[in-house]
Amino acid sequence: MEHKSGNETTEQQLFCSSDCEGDAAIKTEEDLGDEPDPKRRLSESTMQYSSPVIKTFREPRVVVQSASDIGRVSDGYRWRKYGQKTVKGNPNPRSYYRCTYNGCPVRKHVERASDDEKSILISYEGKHNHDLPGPKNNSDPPASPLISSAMAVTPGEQIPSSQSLPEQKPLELGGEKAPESALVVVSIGHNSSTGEDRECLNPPLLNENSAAVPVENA
DNA sequence: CGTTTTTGACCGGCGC
DNA sequence: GCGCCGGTCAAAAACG
Repeated sequence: MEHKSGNETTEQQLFCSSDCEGDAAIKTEEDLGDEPDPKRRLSESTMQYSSPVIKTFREPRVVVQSASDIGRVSDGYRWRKYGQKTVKGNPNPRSYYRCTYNGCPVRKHVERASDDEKSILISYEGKHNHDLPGPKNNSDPPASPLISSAMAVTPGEQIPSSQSLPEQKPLELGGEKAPESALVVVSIGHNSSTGEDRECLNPPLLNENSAAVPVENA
């Protein structure tokens, strides 16, 4: 991206989330004893537990570049913002979202394109192990198909089927040549002048308006 | 009351 | 070895 290859960095944490399920493992800290300073994090009891062996493979990452508003690009899932940080290269801060669904390790990074303020760059990590939280979540089926399509075109050989294997982890221990991360970039170049968010309702996303660019972790 | 958002601090990795 | 950067967590506050 705009900086060094931070793939490895994120990759470890991603596994941790999938493996530790997050909250469950973090509780370890409390168990250790009375901590007068809860603000301090115990890396050893939290992240370190991730995967001692697996660290080469990674789930496919989907980068969706849209010209719509951040709020409009919701894929139909419920996201909870867990952080915001200003990254170099972009005057705009980057927002970090996480799927609030039970056991869903999917994360989403949303940032405005430094080049086009009207365009936003959304990075999806992981796949949803559940269906869209239909009921009250939303009344309009937004860009759900968009993400699905993006994932579908992922050239990644082993893409864990979320619907069949939720906890499935494609460990390629011996496969050093395995595609660490299949990155798909979906650029939605729709006319901002129209002010329409049609791309969300368009089933055939990967056609003219959207371009899927499989990028192997360089 | 429950859930989500916001801000600050800390951690881990990488580069120099 | 030190510094920088990105990323995540955690607590409190705000809103529905």
